[in-house]
Amino acid sequence: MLTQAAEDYLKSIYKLQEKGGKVSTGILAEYLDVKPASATGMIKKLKSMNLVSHERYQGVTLTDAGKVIALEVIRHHRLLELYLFKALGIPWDGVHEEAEKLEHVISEDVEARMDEFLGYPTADPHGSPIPDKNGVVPETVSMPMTSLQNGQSCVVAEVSDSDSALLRHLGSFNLYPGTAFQVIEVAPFEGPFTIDIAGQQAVIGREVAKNIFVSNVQET
Amino acid sequence: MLTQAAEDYLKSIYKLQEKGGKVSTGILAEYLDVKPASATGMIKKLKSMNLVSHERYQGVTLTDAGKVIALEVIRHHRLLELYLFKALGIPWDGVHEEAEKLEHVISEDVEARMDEFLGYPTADPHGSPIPDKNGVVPETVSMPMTSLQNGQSCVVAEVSDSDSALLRHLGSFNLYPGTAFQVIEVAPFEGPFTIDIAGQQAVIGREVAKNIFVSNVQET
DNA sequence: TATATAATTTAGGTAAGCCTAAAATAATTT
DNA sequence: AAATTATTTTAGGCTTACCTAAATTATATA
Repeated sequence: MLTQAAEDYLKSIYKLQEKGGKVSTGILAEYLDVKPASATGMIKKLKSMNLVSHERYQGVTLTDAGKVIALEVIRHHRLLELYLFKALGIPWDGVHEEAEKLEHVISEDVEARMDEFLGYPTADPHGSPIPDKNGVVPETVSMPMTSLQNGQSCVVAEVSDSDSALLRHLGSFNLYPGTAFQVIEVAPFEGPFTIDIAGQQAVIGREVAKNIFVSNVQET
Repeated sequence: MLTQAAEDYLKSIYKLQEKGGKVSTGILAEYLDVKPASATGMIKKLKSMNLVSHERYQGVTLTDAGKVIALEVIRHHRLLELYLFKALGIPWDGVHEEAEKLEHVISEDVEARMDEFLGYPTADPHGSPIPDKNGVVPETVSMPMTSLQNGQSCVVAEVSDSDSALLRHLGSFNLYPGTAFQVIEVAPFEGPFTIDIAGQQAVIGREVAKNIFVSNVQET
């Protein structure tokens, strides 16, 4: 059994690996809000357990074994988020923080029962894919909202989950995954987006739009 | 915020205080499955935080502040047990272990929502009282099953929750809190109890009966 | 009362997981 | 190529919470 800190490192390495390519000690440390020296220490420990590969100054990579564990932790986290949201009615801007603590302590049995209760879901309340029991991540196709053009319509696929103030802001416009909207106007020079959500107009700034990913893009 | 270990010590001191009177270092250590020297260390730490009173060789006592925290932890634990049992269908012999880990990480918000979902319950699946938000413990009146006489009928009020094999055994007879039964015969010389549960006969050994507490005792 | 036994405490040690400060290495600029 | 800057690693420390072994203190027995 791994420690909580070790699980968090593996999860973070996985996520950083997904986005950019090379996961450096410094980037990992910043992401986890610890000092680079602490990250070095944990990387050495994880390497000794064959969960990561690492050459000094060359960044870390998950081994197959490490990836399995990272995906388990991510599955715990996302299933918990959805469960807290649907079964207990926790607002979507609060579930991340709760799940962060719970993901390390729930048993496989509890997880399986939540999974069943939820009907074997494939995405959490923010639209992030939930890996299945075997570590298979559902394919998702989405593009950043910032690449939309005037007149296009689409559906919210996923939003970034870590900033709860942002989530509350999006919630105030009903911008949840699954919500459809149409671009009325994209202001020039990297300006804000004016959109129509079920007949309601809203202005969404660039910085906010960067955190929104959409699918089903269509000309209208 | 207290550490998990500190919370466990406070909870254990409370429970031991309830049963017998004086809680010695040794008894506490045995209950928590640590060495007496370790218990001494934690007691010193808790004393420095004014959560317990302690004079060497005289045993520990919770202060008012310590009692508040102990009751909060116990409330978390018992609400979780009932929630896992009712909402997720975890068998009653499994909920204790799960709750033991979860009790230290759930937020007040999650607790409040579970409480609401459950309709503000007053007892966990083993019949133990659930303290309310203000730390008030519901009064319970029960007596050990071992004090029952031939022909008396009663209702199961509470069973000891820590031995899951015992719980499975009791479950096989339907001996849950709320279940009524009648004593057919008490074998002499500290012998077993033959009882009738909804028309079914069962033989319950002394050692098992010591873990069962009953109420509503009536002659028939 | 003296002695044996049991309970408790002190002293010193371990493993995680973080920290800071300094040294080593790599990358970038002049 | 040399010097500056940035990144990474080493070295040494701290806290929590456990441990063992030895010393203390209390209790029970002869």
